[in-house]
Amino acid sequence: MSRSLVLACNCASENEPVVVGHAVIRPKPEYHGNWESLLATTGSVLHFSQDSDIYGEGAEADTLYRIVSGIVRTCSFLSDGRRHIDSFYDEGDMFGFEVGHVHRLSAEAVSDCTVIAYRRCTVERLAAENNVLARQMFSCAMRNMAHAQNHCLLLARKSAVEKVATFLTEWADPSPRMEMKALAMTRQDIADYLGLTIETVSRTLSQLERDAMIELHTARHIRIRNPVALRALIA
Amino acid sequence: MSRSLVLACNCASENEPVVVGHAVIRPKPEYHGNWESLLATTGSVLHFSQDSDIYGEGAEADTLYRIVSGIVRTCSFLSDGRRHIDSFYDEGDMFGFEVGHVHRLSAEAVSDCTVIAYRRCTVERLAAENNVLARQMFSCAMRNMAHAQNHCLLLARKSAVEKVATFLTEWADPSPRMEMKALAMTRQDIADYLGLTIETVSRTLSQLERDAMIELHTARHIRIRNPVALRALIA
DNA sequence: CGTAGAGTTGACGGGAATCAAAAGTAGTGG
DNA sequence: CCACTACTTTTGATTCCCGTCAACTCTACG
Repeated sequence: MSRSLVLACNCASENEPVVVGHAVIRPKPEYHGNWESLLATTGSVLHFSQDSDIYGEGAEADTLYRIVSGIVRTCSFLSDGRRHIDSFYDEGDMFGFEVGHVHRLSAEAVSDCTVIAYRRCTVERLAAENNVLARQMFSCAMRNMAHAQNHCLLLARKSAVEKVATFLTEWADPSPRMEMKALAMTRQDIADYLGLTIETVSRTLSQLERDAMIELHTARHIRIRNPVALRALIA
Repeated sequence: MSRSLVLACNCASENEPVVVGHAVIRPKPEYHGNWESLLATTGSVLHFSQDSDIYGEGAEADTLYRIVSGIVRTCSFLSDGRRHIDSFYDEGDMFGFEVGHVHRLSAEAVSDCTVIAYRRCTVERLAAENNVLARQMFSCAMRNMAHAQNHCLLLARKSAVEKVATFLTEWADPSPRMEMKALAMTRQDIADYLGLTIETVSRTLSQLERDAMIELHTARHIRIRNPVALRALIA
């Protein structure tokens, strides 16, 4: 099923999304209070296949996105190609905010994705007239900022174990049991997110398994055996 | 002169700012176009002496600040005391934005500072009525976000030399000659900002001097001798 | 079964941290 | 003016965490 989507995407043209239709879907219940319903009446539903570009660095920032399903990563690069993943975005998350008129980060589909694309000028116009929406956009941008700041602390001052433990905690569900859904991202993605190498990520996960903190059922399916001890590691 | 201010501050009470008066000053010419003049008619002028707290982590986020003079740092800490400096703010910069109702970072005066404090609720009320101001606040928050994202890339993927070169470039004036005003921050501040140790910062600066990139006139007064080569280092 | 990509593991080396001490700088008091 | 103290900065010696290089395993897929 997801495969047919991939093919559909690749047929259309290299890595171009398939526009499925004008969005008429309402926000899902859990976001009902969070997003002005007027946003639910605008926007286009798009599909992106795994690893395809949603937008590139330097592209015109005329669109905002909200994820319906799938995972998205935003990346930046140094001149010699070193990559850094700024953030992963999950179902319900909004991304694509920019100060100026171009994207400073690129965005890519980690898994097959369905997103709703809103025209930036439309959103800005609506926000100018509607205070509730304006505040929602503002606090959404602020949450992105808060995340970036937290992540700076991690990158600057945490050890490899602390980084990996933090990552696992971020992606486990928030309940005390910390059940984990299957990871969408590769070891390379995790490494580029945490400022490590794949080898170090892999070694650290193995170490955590040996210490009975986690269980590596498969590479992408991790179970947290000792949530308390894991949380104690994040510093 | 600044010394009398320090004393004044310490007299008032431990590290408490001195309220000099209700702000009636207009924004300086260079910010005239950037900040709605209605903000110029509100806010209180405060002084903070070097190394005093402006607000602490967890404090109620009911105030926004704009710097009139001096340098401010925002910090976060790990449980064992490891410090990270999220950002330095210079004359004209605005800081204190938060998603929720508490400050997630603490703010401290790097040098003796004069700031204008705006009540958050006042600014929010004004922004709700005035679209220009609302957009200015939004883009200010977005610039903070962009800075944090840039900084993540630096922390995650740059070497010590690249980090220091980036820092110097950030703080040199933007003209090609890259004249540097005296640094307000200590080596410890620089280290905590770049995710390094003081020793590494010091060694790297010495190395850059040996390579004729910079001149360490005194520890706090650095002259950039070869702006082109220095820029080439930032990756 | 065979190939390709993802992930793991091991051996080794290097860059930055740590530990330690000297040198430079500023403030204070005689 | 200069000694005395406290602090910041620099420099050196050593350690160690993580990166690099390389080989091997595992899984997916045709």
